[in-house]
Amino acid sequence: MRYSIGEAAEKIGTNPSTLRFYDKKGLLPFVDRDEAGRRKFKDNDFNFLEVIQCLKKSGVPVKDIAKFINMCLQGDGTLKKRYDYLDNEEQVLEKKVQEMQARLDFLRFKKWYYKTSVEAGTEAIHFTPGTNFVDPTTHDQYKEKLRETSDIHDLIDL
Amino acid sequence: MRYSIGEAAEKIGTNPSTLRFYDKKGLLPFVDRDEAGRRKFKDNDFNFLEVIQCLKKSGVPVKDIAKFINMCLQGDGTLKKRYDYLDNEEQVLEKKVQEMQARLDFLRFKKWYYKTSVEAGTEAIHFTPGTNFVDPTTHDQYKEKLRETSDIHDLIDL
DNA sequence: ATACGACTTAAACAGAGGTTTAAGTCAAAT
DNA sequence: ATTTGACTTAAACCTCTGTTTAAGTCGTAT
Repeated sequence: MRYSIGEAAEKIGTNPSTLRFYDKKGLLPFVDRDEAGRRKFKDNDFNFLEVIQCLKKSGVPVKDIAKFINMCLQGDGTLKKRYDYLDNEEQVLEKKVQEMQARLDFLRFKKWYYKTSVEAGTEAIHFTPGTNFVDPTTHDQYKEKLRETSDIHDLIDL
Repeated sequence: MRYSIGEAAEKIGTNPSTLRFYDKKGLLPFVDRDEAGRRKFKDNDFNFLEVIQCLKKSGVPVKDIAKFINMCLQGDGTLKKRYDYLDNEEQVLEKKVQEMQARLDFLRFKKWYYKTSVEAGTEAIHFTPGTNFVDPTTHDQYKEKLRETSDIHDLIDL
């Protein structure tokens, strides 16, 4: 099967302009053209597009993706380099997931802060008495509550 | 304690220009000034900065963070809105973590693809015989291997 | 008193990642 | 035969998120 740029774009959930932009940036050197110069995507090309979208959504800059794609077109001599590249990318992504989890934990602490404030009718329950500033021990208080609680949603959901 | 913009920036691991940029965009309306017009950060301000950095790293646009910060300065009337905002942000982040996990799974499949290719000395082991195109059943073959394996690293690490 | 370093602003600049526009080509349907 | 819709390119444009620059102010150390 051969697909036009419009069909290819729809198949992967993007638009033709984006594919042309990627092509210009060197991400699609494997795409064939017909007699009139129009891009014709073949089934195998979607394996590349899948990798491109994975890397792009993982935060890899277009330039760096181009380097990987070009390694792919250089044959078996670059197999180890391609493996190492993906191995490194795996580590980067694992770290990002961990950072996301830490952010989620912080967001949940803030949910607890606002849940308890809503229940009290005022944020002042978390202030150092006589001020409008948050008691510095608030986060520790939350951690203590969290230790005592089996289901975090009992603690943070309204 | 009162901190200059330079001290505040260092404390949170950014630089003064970024803090001025955030201020201009309405993220730091709570920061005081001294007699000479210089920003003076107080301890309580770092609670806001922590939230700002969390949301920013979670992918929330500066404009939207400004809206949240301004809700914070409008007093107890916006407590429920602030809770709902964070609750929604929690869901968004949870989804992003799941998407990251799916990407990690895909990256590991590709590691397996290259590990086996490196071991074979050629990518051709994954091609449909007589072509340079990847066998469409390759991903399914990997999933089957994965089912048979207790430790994924046996499968994908060189 | 003067020089230094850190601050102030507004405005220009930069880079990433597209999107839109203008001008044109082509194949198929009317 | 001409119109329609999808394609082509180069170039302009856009948004977001800062960073850099220029011109100036201020407090402190020498």
